[in-house]
Amino acid sequence: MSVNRSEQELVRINALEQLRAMGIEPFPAAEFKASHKAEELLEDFKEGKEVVLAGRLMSVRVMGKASFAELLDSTGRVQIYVNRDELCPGEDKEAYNTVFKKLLDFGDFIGVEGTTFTTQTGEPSILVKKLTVLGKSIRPLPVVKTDDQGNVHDKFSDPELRYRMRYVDLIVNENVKSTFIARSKVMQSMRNFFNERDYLEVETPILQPIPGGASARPFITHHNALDVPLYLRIANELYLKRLIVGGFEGVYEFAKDFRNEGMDRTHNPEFTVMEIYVAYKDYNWMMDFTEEMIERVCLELHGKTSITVGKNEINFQRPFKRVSMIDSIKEFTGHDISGMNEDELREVCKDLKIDIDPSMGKGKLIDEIFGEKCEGNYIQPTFITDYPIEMSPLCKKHRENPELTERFELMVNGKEIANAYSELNDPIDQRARFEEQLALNERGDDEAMFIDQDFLRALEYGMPPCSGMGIGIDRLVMLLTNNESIQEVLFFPQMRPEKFGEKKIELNESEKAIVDLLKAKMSMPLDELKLAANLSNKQWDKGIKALGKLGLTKVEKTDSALLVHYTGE
RNA sequence: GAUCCUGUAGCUCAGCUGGUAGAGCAUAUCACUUUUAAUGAUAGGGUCCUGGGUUCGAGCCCCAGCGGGAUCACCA
Repeated sequence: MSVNRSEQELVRINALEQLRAMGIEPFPAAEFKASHKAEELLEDFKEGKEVVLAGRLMSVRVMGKASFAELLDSTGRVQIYVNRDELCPGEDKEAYNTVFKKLLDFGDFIGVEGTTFTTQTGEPSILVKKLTVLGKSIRPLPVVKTDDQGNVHDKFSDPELRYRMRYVDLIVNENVKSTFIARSKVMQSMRNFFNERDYLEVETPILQPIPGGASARPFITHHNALDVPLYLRIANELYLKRLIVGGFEGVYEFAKDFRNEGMDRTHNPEFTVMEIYVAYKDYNWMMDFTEEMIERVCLELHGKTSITVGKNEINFQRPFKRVSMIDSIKEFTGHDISGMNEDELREVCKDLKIDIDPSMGKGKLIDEIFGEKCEGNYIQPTFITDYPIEMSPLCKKHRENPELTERFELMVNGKEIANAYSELNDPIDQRARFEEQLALNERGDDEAMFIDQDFLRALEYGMPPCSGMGIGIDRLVMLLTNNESIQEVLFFPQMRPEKFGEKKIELNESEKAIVDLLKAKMSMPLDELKLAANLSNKQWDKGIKALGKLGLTKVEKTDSALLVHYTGE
């Protein structure tokens, strides 16, 4: 496959070939043993130390017989000082003059051996005695520069390019890496928190015959050997509960779920949730557990419980506020919806000017009111409790009010972060709830749930009382790293696939017309050809230019006129 | 799905009322042995997203399409 190379790429490929010609392999196989990482070297910087480092060559500043550059490794940047006579003590100055100055480029991987020292301007640096080529880069990176005031120039900021080429984003935009390190730390803190309590990390199927545990449109696929449809999971809840049935008393999973729905700054088709189920507990216990966990995650990440998110200062110090959904609606709308039927709720929605449609049941209506009028008000961490039963088909009925369930969601910065239940373990009730969902489905709510008969069978064998909680990891990380877009916390957010189409050699109509005329005579005067082609000026112009580029025609200038030659087959 | 914004050199971006396609960085050549957005000189580099249209003439105006972003809608 031929690739159109830019001038700079050709220069780099040429340099690569020259290195080989000199007996220097630009992509060596051998291990390169470094003694330090950039960060540890700078942390405990002493002059006169012999060090070996490996990394990417950045910001090369050649000044005749001496040069400065930066070496970027996974931990940061160190300045290197490459001096001709230090690098080449003998007569042969090629390693400096040719290899370093001409054949190495910004972005190449090199290893350096040398001595630490401090420059006149006070910059800790490495005086390079030996330089090893570790990997050539034939495509130039975007050049991002930061001045001494910390202003970034020519920032690589186009979101499309950043997300499509995250590898480039990670190299040139330093803060991007820290977001993903934070993401890993958040998950690590949570794991530690669970493992200390002897809960078991498990894995459950991603390919499911019935996409249960939530209401969402699934991705569908097909298993050839079994000749059955399979779905990418929209949730893992029903499988984790099966494990509680099986006798585990605490299980958790960091799970990728998949939902075939719209994408925006808080939704990606695949996303990560952490779900945990603990036997013999209820949702009150789970609230304590959740706030303890979140407080700790924040402390371990930031060293404090208070963080800035956008314009808001959010404090994760325990305990979090707890408000029932009905009280919340009363507080923000003045309507007491307790005990209302569907028609009364519709009246309330009308009064509050909330858009509704006939497919919505009681639960959905209440959800709309809460989502419209209440949710956004909860900036500080707040547990909203006791959701209406219609919205929560997997959740146990409230011990005091059969219209409600023992459910809570944790709201932070106006958005839902976690969702938890006292899990429904009554198999008869569970079956009835699924059937109600099915009825809703028939009303047109295309997200109501499928019935998973095997899950019901498991419940019939008996599940201990338990409480389960799920946290959207992407959204939690967004919150904790002060990012407002989910794409900033996913390495590779979903994008429309890029077209790497090779340039079509197919000619369009006007190009064909010109070629046909020209082929007959193999060469003719340009004026005559233009006249004969009978094309508009624009079409002629585009057509003849394109043919020239494709190498099918060549224009020759003679004394009398311009001659067009056909050079194709 | 709707609306608005956007697509120009390797990168970041200018481009006036429609009149020869520009800058900085990067690249190449030269100079320069402690610089750090290194500096100075010279040079090369373009499918102005794609396809139509209007026009003597389109990067610019019109139509259609494609990519991306934002705001909605949708979304426990």
